[in-house]
This record gives sequence, structure tokens and C-alpha cells, in this order.
Amino acid sequence: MPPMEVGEVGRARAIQVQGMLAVLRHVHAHPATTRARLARDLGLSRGSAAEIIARLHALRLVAESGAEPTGARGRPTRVVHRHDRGPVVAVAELSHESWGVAIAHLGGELCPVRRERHDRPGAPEDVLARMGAALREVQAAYGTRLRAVGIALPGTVSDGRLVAAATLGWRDVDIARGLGIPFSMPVITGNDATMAGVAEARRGSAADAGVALFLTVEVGIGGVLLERGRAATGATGAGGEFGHMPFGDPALPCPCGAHGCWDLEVDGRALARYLEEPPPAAPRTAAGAVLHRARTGDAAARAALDRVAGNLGRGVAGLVNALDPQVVTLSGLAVVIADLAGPAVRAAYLAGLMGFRRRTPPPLVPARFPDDGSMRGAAELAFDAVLSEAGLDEWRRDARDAAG
Amino acid sequence: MPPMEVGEVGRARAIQVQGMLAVLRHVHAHPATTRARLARDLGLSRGSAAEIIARLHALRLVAESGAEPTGARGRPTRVVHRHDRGPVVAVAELSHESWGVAIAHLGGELCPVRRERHDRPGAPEDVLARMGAALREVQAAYGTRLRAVGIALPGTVSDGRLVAAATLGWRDVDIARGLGIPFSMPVITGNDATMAGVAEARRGSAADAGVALFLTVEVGIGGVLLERGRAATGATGAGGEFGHMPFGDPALPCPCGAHGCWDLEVDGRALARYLEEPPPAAPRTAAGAVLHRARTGDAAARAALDRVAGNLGRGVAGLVNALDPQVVTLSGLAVVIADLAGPAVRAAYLAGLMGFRRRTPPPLVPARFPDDGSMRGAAELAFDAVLSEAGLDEWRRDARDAAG
DNA sequence: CGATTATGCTCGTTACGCGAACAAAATCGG
DNA sequence: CCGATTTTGTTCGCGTAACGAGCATAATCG
Repeated sequence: MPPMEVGEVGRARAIQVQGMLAVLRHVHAHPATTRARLARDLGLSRGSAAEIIARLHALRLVAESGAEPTGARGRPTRVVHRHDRGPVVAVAELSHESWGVAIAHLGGELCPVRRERHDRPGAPEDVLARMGAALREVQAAYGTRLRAVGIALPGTVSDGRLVAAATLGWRDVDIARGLGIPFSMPVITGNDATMAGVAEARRGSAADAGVALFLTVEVGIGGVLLERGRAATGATGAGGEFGHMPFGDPALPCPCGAHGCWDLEVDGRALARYLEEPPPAAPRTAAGAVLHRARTGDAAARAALDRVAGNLGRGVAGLVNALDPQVVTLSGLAVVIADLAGPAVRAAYLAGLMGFRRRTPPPLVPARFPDDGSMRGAAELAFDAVLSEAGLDEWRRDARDAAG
Repeated sequence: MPPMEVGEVGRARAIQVQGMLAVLRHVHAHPATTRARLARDLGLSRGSAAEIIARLHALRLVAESGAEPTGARGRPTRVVHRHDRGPVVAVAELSHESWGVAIAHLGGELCPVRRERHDRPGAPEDVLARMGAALREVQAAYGTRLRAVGIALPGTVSDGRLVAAATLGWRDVDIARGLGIPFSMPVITGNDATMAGVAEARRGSAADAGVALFLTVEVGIGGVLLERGRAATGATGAGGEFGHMPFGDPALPCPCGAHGCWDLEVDGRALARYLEEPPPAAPRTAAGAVLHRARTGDAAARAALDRVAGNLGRGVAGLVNALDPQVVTLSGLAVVIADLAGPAVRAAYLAGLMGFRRRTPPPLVPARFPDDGSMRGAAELAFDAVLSEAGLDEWRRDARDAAG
């Protein structure tokens, strides 16, 4: 069967592709779904579901198992899950402390491949070369099963370039080139907070929310607005830099080039400034230390924490006023701040909300994936490319070439 | 032909509806399109295009004319446009100065029905009753051709209620009930700035932008983020209240209940405060007076204007950092401020942008529809409901009942 | 005025999912 | 233990929409 061409043999072929994609996306969103359930959820007749699943099985995209008694009346149904030789995506994550590479299967399961720690990452070339080597290792291992790559980066990503990464000390890095990825598969690069937000919106704390806001505090604040599981990343992919909104002291210069950014009011730099201590070389580590002091009775640290908590709450309120999410997911230090200084966060949050919102303020909830959210999100975005018309066409073409 | 039922006679029927909707949406987006052009743009064969257009013509949704020589080689093609007895939507707009009702045709053409001015609108019941009467007049005139109603309101709209309207002095008004609309057609209520943004994104200054930001200054700032022509209105429809982000002096209380809102830094209240004059009863009118003074050499007014211009530029920069639009459309007083104090706006705008954005800052452009943008946007959203599967089903059902 | 180009029309063909009918596999209750 | 009931799986004739080849039509070109 040749890949579908627009117009050939009518729109019926387009319907087939839509049916196959609907089933694949259902299996991805609900690993261990059943044939009966997906037929019901997708509004397919049982005959159609059978045929589509057979078609996908022949392409080694899904497999069936089970049909074991459930204790309920009626003929047992079969479980539909990913095929053992089905597509995988590679995901890479870079942070100021380490980098990691994993693969992800249809359904979202992550399998770590490599992780290396680094104190100061040094030159981009070095780190990216090692990451690229790990990715090529994955490609060697999985061959044509590897269909896309997702890369989560700690900074502002615009048009596929890491244009600012304060924690790494990098500026304007061509990531794909640095990784030396020669293969032609889709490569999705994005901000790590944006990707973590996607993971929370699809499988995490915000899975039931049509509109959600994700915020994380590491060095500064990152985040993203999510609508029906999709990140509002803007025209160039750099949306979500809420930390560079002028919620702070306008006299304070920000490393980003602007002044008065929210970033400076909610992280380790803010804590140090409120304690009248010198700016920390490693704001994240310094923040941890101050929070520990606050936890163990240091009054000055406590007061600094309360100020930062107020700044956090007030900024979140402003975003809620502007973007009207149903839920706000917090991650990173934001969760710790909310834990240790909940009343200060909440008071500033409620005070910052427009009056009509105070009756039912969107809840602030902790992330479900605090440690690997950005990898999970990178996997989701990579699978978006795979579970598309173009992705399915490519898979079919490769399957045919392999059979021929 | 009965309305389409999911599953009946295969997905072929679903294909038909998609084809019809694609053609209708094309005609709506491109009034005076041609049969040849829409076949090409939509990837239809000429036979299919002919059949779909015939189907739509039979339903009195579109008509054809022309086929007149164009001077180009080849057989002339026909123009496809709205049917004279096709669907219309009613649009209503309420502002602090007046209210208006119009109808809109497929393709976007607006025809005014009624407009009344009011100095102080008074009780919601009175104004809404008059607007409701005008809408019922439209219903009487158009009968079943009237398919939806769009209503643009000057304040925060959440879950269909006008929960805050500072310029009207209204709070928490049930609009549909106040209008007394008994009919069961879709009624789309929304913020006037949001709707004006939709108009600019689809047919105006931001029509070519995938992601756009719309901002208008009247009393305070309203606006919306737009993605592919759709407004990011949030979970309850209240998104876009950028004026209630804390870009200002945190000590300043805002009528909304929060403090330090951007609203207070960019309108007539800000100008008055900077001039050390009492708060104006009508901030919009007062702003106009100050701008006139600034224009005619009043140094104090000029200085106040420059401060407001800086506040505007700085806040816009923060939104650009966060939302990453391709273009920012300005309307209302924002355009006047940008005209009179362009350098101050631009300087603050560029200074507030993250460094990497300064090379290619999203342009600030004036609205294409400064006077009726919110009505045009209300029409767009009302037609969204009409040009949908449900809307087409309803139209077909009514057409059948009328013929039977 | 024949050649060329572009569009409009006709109609046999293709390919999709539907769903009725039946088969299979479980539990229920007497 | 077995017939009844429920739920799922399989089969296959059916209906339907769009395709596109082939031809007709209507314009401009040289």
C-alpha cells in the first residue's frame, strides 16, 4: 500500500488515516486500553475497530493480548497496547546539573539510556557532543523504529535555537548542529518548563483541565499556558517566559537585558538580596540553603522566604487574571516555597486576584512529575510528530521498504 | 435528507459535511472567491467542487454568478458568494457611550440595525431591554435565517456573565436574561476587546500572523492573545484581562480588588494622577482632554503622557516576553498614545524586551477596525457556531421543514 | 479561424466504515 | 450441569462521497 496521496482514490483514504490515527492516539493516551473500549470511545463499529486494529497490527504499531475473564458478564475483550517492535522516540534533557537521554514508547513509558552529571557544563560543544553520541547510540540500537527526537533545554528556545540559558552561561546555541544529528527525523526542541507543562497537562496534575498554567521556579521562573494539552509557545516557540514580565522593582537589571523582571523576585537571587547577602554564584543551591535555614528557625531567612512567597503569589495572581486557567501547577522551588510559606503565597495570591475570582480561585497544585516532567513532555511532543499523517506515511513507507 | 447522524451510512457522510463546511468557511473568509480558486485551495477535484457547490446552493447557503471574461486565457470561472436568503447572525455591542445592533452576512459584511447613545447607561435592565427589543426586531425580520447572536461587552465576561464592567458601573449581570432572548440559537457573549482582537486576527492587521497580541486602551487595558485566529479566552472566557497584571505601583488599589494593576498606569486615571489632578469621573473623556493639551504644548500634560507611554511600552514588552506574538495590534487610546509619544513607547518597549528579542521586536501596529472591531469580531464568533457540524445540521433541518 | 488554455460537466470507479446477522465466550440462576 | 443472558468478535453486502478521465464549452492568441 503506497503512502496516501492527497486526492488519490477519494477522501475515503483520508478517512482511513484519520481512523488509524484516532486509534493510535487513543492507545498512546490510554496504555492498556481494550478493543471494546476504544471502539466505544471513538464511535467506531466493532467491525471497523477490528479492521483498523488489524491494519495497525500488520504495520507493527499495536498488538493485542488478553481476552481474559474479568468477572463481568459477556465475552471478555482484548487489551490493545503498543507493539514490541513499534515506534519509539528519543528524548534528551539538559539541566545545569546534568544531562540525560532516554527513549519513550507509545503510551509514554520512559526507559533511561544515559545520564551524566556536571557541575558547570562548560562549553556547549562538549556537552552537546556527548549528548549527540548518546542519541546516535539510541539510533544504532533502534534503527528505523526511532521516529523523532525531543530535546528539553534550560532556557529560552526560539526558532529551534537556545537563545538564552542563564544557568548554563550559554547564549545563542544551535542545538541540533551541536548534537550533530544527521538524521532527517523530526527534532523537537523546547524549553524544559514548557515540556514539563505539556506532561502535566496530558498525564499529570492538569489532565482534566481545558486550560492550565504551569509554573516552575529554578533560577527564575519558567512556565507555559496550556490549552487542551497544547502549549501556547508563541510565534517562535519562546512563549512562557513569564519570569521576564515586569512584576518586580523596575530599578533592578535582569541578565535578560530588561529591568524589574519577576525572575529576580522569586528565586535564590531574591532571597540573597532580601538577606542583604551577595548575589549567589549558584542561585538554585543558594535558595536551597536559605530554605533550609528558614525551615530550621532562622528568622531572617524566614522573613526573606515570606517576601519571596508573596512575590510568587502576586505574580501568579496576575497571570491568572490575564490567562484565566482552571488550575495552576507548580513545580521546582515553587512547590517548596508553597509548602514552607503557604499562607504568604496564598494571601498574596488571593489579594492579587480580581475580586470576582476570589470566590473560586484556580487551585495551586504540585506537579505530578517533579523529576522527569520535562522528559515526559519532550516524549509527548515527539510523539505528536509521529502520530500525524506525515508520521504515519513515513512509517508505512519504511514498513513497506523493510518488507520488500 | 435527514440531518447527519454519527455512524449512519458510514463516515462518507462525515466526509460530505467536512467538504461542505470547508467550502462555506472558504466563502466566509474570502467573499467573492471563485469556483476554480476554491477547488484549488481546498484540494478538491472540479467535479467535487461543482457537486458541493450545487449542494450548498440547493440549501440556499451559497450562490454563483459571473463567469465573465477576465482577460486571461481559458474559460472564465464563476464567482461563489453568499446566498441572498442565506444565514445571518445578529451582533450587539455595548459600550459606556452607546449600544448598537447589526446583522452580519456570510463573508463578514455588517449592516447596522440600531444604535443609541447614552451618557451614563444607568441600570442594566433598561439598556439590556432596549437591546433585546432590537434583537427581537432582527429576529422578526429574518426569521429562521437568523442563526446565532454575538454580543460584545465592555468588561470582564466569565461563563457568559458580565462580572465586572467598570465603565458602566455594573457588576455581575446575566446578559442573556437581561436581553430576554428566548430563542434557542447560540448566543456568544464576550469581552469587546477580545472580540475586536478576533476581528484583527482574521481580517485585520494580524491576519497573516499565526500568533498575535491585541491590546486596546479605553478605561484601563483590554486585549487577548490570538492563536491562528482563535482567542485564548481561558477556562471561563475571562482571559485577556492584561490590565490586571501587577505592572504598576503595588500600593495603588484597583477597582477590581487587587493592587498595582497595569490598568491604573496607562489611561486617564494615570494621566490625572501624574498631573496631580483629582481622579476623573469619566477617565476616557479626561484622557482625551489631557492628550489634547499634550498635543498643543502643555508641558505638564506632555510629561504625563510620556510617563503613560513608558508604562504602556514596558507592559507590552512584558507580554511579548511571555506570550511571544508575531505582531502586536494596538487600538483605542493606545494608538493615540503611540502616535503622540511614539519614541517614549518604543524606548520603553525595547528596553523591556529580553535581549534576544531586540533584534526583531514584534511590530506595534494600529488596528484596521478601530471603530467596529468588536462588532466584526462578534460576527466572526457567531459564524463559528453557524459554520459547524451542528450549525449545518440545524440549517439543513430547517430547510427541510420549510420545504416540507 | 485554428490552436491553445482553463474551466465546467458527466459518469464509471474506488474504497471507506457501517451494521445486521451470526459465532464465541463468558457469567447467572435454577 | 445447562439453558438463558450478556458482551464481544467476525463476516460481508451495502451505501455513499470524491476522484479523475474524457469530453464539452468558452475564452484569448497569433
